Order: sequence, then C-alpha cells, then structure tokens
Amino acid sequence: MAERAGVSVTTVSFVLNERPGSGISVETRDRVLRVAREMGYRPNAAARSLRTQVTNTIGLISDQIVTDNYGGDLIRGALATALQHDHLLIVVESQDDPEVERHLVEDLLARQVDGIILATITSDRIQLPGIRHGRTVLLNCTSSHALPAILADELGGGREAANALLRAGHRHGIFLVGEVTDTLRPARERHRGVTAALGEAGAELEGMIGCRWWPESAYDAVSTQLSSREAPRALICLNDRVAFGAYQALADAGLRIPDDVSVVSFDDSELARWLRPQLTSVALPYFDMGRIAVESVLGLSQEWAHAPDQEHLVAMPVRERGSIAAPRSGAAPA
Amino acid sequence: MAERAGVSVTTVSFVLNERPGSGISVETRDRVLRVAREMGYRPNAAARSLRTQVTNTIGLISDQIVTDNYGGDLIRGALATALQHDHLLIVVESQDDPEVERHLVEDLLARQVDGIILATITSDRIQLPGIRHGRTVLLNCTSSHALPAILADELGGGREAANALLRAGHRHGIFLVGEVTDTLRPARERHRGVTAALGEAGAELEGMIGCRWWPESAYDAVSTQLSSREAPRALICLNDRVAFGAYQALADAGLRIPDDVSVVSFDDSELARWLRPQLTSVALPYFDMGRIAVESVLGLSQEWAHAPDQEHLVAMPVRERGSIAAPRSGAAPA
DNA sequence: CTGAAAGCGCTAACAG
DNA sequence: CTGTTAGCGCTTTCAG
Repeated sequence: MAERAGVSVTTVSFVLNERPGSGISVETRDRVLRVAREMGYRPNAAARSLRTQVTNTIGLISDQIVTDNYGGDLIRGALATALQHDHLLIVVESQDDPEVERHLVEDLLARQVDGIILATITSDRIQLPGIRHGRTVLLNCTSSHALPAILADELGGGREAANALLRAGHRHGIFLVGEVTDTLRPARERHRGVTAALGEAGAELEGMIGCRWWPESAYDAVSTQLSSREAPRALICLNDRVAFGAYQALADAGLRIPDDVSVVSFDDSELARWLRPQLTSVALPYFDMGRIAVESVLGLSQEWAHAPDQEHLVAMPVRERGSIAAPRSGAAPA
Repeated sequence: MAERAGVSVTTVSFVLNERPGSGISVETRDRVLRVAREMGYRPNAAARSLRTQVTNTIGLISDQIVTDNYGGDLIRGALATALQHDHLLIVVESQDDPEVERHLVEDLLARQVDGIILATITSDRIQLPGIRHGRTVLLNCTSSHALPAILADELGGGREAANALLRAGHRHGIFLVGEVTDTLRPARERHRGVTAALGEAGAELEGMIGCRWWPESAYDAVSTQLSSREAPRALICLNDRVAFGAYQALADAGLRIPDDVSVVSFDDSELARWLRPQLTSVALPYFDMGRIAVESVLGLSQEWAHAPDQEHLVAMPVRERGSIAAPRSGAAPA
C-alpha cells in the first residue's frame, strides 16, 4: 500500500489489523485510516492468506443439495453462520459423481480452506473421498471414518409425530404412509420413533401404506387403500409430498381432514402451509444443522470439544396446524 | 515443493502447468509427476493467485436467493457452469441488508474474485453497492449502471401463456389471477405479454382477479369470484402458487379442471407436476440464467462481445400438461 | 533443456 | 512508538 501516509507498512498493517499490544499513536492511526479510505485501499486476501495460512473460508461440498427444496436451508444456515464469524463459504456440488467430488475436494484443499463440510441430501452413509483435513464435518450423512456428523433426530421426530396424534386421542386406525427401507435413515428412524411412541401408549400402527415419497405415488396408494378397506382414522405421512398426495386421495374419496381423518407429516416444507387445512408437520431443522456444521468446523462449539467424533442429533420439532382433530367416536365412514 | 525429484522449482512449475513451448524431457516430466503424486503435492492456490492475479473464483452475491424454491436453480446453473470452466463459486447472501451487502462486496473484492454476479430474487431494479469491478453482471435484476443484466423474457412468457389458451380454442371468459403492480417487473411484463397475444388474436381478458401471489390469497379471491359471477372459462395464474390456490377454490366450487375451466400458470415449479391434473406452466429459465451469467462474467459468450451493457432476455418456454382443454361449447356451469 | 533469482502483497520478528 | 527485513509458495524472465 501507499506509504503516502508517510508511515511504514508495518504501521499500516498494525492499524488495519487493530493489533492489540502494539501502541500506535492515535494521530498516526487516524491518518492511516483516512488515507486508506481515500485511496480505497483493500488488503489483498491472497497475500494475507499466503502469509498467515488462514483463509477465513470454508468449503461446503454437497451431492445436490442446492437443488432440493428444503436443502436450501442447510446452505442458508451455514452461510449465515459463516458470515457471522467473518468467513466466506465456497459452495460446490458434485452431482453425485465421485470423480467430480474428488476433483472438488482437491481444489478446495489447494485453496487452503480452513474447513470442509461434506453434505448430502440423501442422509446416507457415504464413501469419503480421500479427504485428510483437520477440520472436516459431515452434514446430514455419516461415514465409517471418525468424523463429527450433524444429523436430524429422525427417531425423536417420529415420536413427535405419533405423540401429536396420541395427544388428540387417537389410538386406532393409524396408518403409516410411504415406503420404509432399512437403508434409508430417515425412513427407518421415523418409523422406529413412531412405533416406539405408539407402543408406549399402548397403541400400535394398524398398517403401512407403501408408496414412493411423491404425491402421485401416494395418491395412488392411498386411493387404493380407501377403496378396499375401512377408512383410516389417522395418517402419518413420511413427508409433506406424500401428505399432499394423501390430501388429494382423501378429497376424491369425499373424506374430510381433520374431521374424518387426521394427517400428520414430516419436513414442514412450504407445502404444509399451502395445503387446506394446513398440515401439522414435524420440521426438518436444516437451518440449524447448517449453523451447527459451521460452528463445529470452526471449532467454536462447547459440546464438540468433549466428543469430537460423534453424531450430533438436532431435534425435529412438530409444527402444529389444522390437520389433526380428535377421532370420531362412531364408526369411520365408508 | 520438494525438489525430492532432483529438479528445480522452475521445472516443477513448468510440468505441473503443462507449459507449452518449454520443452521438458519426457523422463523428467514423468519423474516430477510421480513424485508429486507420491507426496500428495498440491499447489497452493493463494500463492499462485498472488503471483498471477487470477483466482479462478467468481463471487455470487444475492439478496436471499438460496432461500427460494426455484432460486436454487439460479445457483445450480451458475455452479455447474463455473465448474465446467474450472472456476469455483463463492456464494453469499446479504439478507437484503445494504450494510451487509457492502461488506460482502468488499470482502469479495479483497479476495480478488475474477468476477461478481449480483442476483436478486425479486427481479427488481436495485441500488448498486459501490462496486467497481471490471467483470460484474446482474442476474435477475437491473440497475441504472451500464452493466450486463440477465433477465427472464417475461413478456414473451406472457405471450406463451396466452397462446397456449388460444391454441386450445379459448377466446372468452379468460381471467388473470394475481396482483399486477407496475413496479414488479414479472407481473407487469407477464400481463403485457398476455394482453398483447390475446389482442392479436382478437380476444381480450375478461377480467382480473387480484390477490397476493400465494395459495391462500388466491383461494380466497378465486372463491369470491366464483360465488359472485358466472364461472370463468380459463384462468391465467401469475405463478404456480396462485394456481395452487385456484385449484383448491375450483375444487371446492365443484368445477373440474380442465373440463370446466382451463388453467395456465407461470414458473413451472415442482408444484406444477404435483397438482392433479398436472399444471401447464410457463417455465422460469433460472438454470440457464445462472449459466449465462457466469459465461458472461467469464467473457466467453459470443453475443456479449457485441453488446456488453445490455439486457439479455432468456426465453420462458411453456410446459404443456393436462390443465388446458378446449372450452365447453355450452354455457359455463354455475 | 533446466536453474537462479526476483517479486506478487502481506505479516511479524526484531531493531531502533 | 515506528521502521527494516525476511519470508509465505508460486510463476516467469533471463541465463546457462
């Protein structure tokens, strides 16, 4: 920078970095500041990083998270938190291509990022690309390596959903809607949570209505169910899109929500507020998860100091809206 | 890097950068490459940038784009294209706070980004923060400065929507649903496009149904309209969420889509495929816009060479689905 | 065909 | 209280 202020670079560096114990006279300080402003001086981050080995940058690499509806919140949480701590986020997407992913990790490492967050939308166990970086955390996924992982407490979420129904007085005719596979963590855990909470209340699932986690598939499956058997009293849909399909099927069958059948769901996406009646849904705490991920990668979370390589479960709170009511006392309508 | 390969740094630099005219013997080259791999050598990007003044990084600063549903596609398009050209994207969000925005721009500039993309979700004319950077482009917004701007061709989109209806034979009973204000570009242009196309076919809008661009508001407005007058033959909804509300109102009124009333909309969000029947919608070309933005900021788009400071309109194609049919010949049902 | 050396802009000992 | 100076790791001219 210009020593147009008539001082040395050291002085400039000191005042600009507000170095503590190095007393600079107030007048010098002011002069430097003024000159810097006048000439629009901007310290070169590359040079600084080269010297300090710190980039104030964290890399977030995901499979395809940005694409997804709710996934955006993961990034927003990370973004906002990074900003709060004066860091910038480099976001990259591997499109699920391991080759691309390896390349991206290389690139981030070459850029000396201070930390790496590995995120997926599938919430799966993943194959780690050859990362060896002090500060790496997994977001919404796990691996065989001993790395911190931030996950939604799907088990607790499952309990929340069941409890919402139980609180309203439901004990019978409760169905779970959506495919459950053991390999898909959210499905498996939500299911377990539901059965556990139900069981503790002396109730149980009356059945499962299997379908893909999409409106159309859910519509078909629920319609079929409705036409072949006695109508359910309550539906626990494994996500809001499934609930959307269920709403359509219920409407077509002339059943009313929540009078004839109560519905509770997972994700608390925008859809939940758009449906009529508005859908009670167990929220996916994506924003918080993103926040916690950068806090942990930055090493400024108390909890993490104690148990670094552990799974950190983030609560899934239920958002009560209008889709649950007390069960009808009489027989369910056809 | 280690001259463990027994060569000088120059040589290493030359082979790693595949420098053209500087003949390195094949065996030296191979040795360097092998050693580099063995020791997991990674050139330090900060050092390189310091020397070359190039960071291969582009900054994308937005108001709150990541949040939005479709907004994600803007980023995905930019991300994918940047990656293709070996660049990384630093994404930041200002949360609409001008103070934050200024700070972010400063930071990006300090990091010597090769280019800056300024995006908004509102598609508004914006106040530029004090950017003075050779390569800046506006994404989904305009300003008073002479900067390239990438925008959706909302006017053309409006025509597309009207034409879809006209093709099916509609001439009468066509209503526009959603508030139109002159300051909101998408609303204004879509409206203009609709009236223009309709006018050219000798038809015209029978009326406007004003409401906020959300399902609930649209539901109320359309319901009111249905109860007070003769039912419309066709609805042009200003976005998919409005269409969603309209669907609900139509269903409650016992009207069938598309038999009784046809519906066409804008945005082509996921909702469009989830509705029953699936919604014909004019797509927002966000992915392409993102792509074009980085191509232009990287200076590798032919078109841009000619007219640098101009608005670049990206077409909005109509996605035909099942919500449009020929109008009933008789009188519309109550 | 390969090496020596300068310097990108900054920070941080160490002198003064 | 302030200035000199030596690098951070890389690219690139210029000699060998």
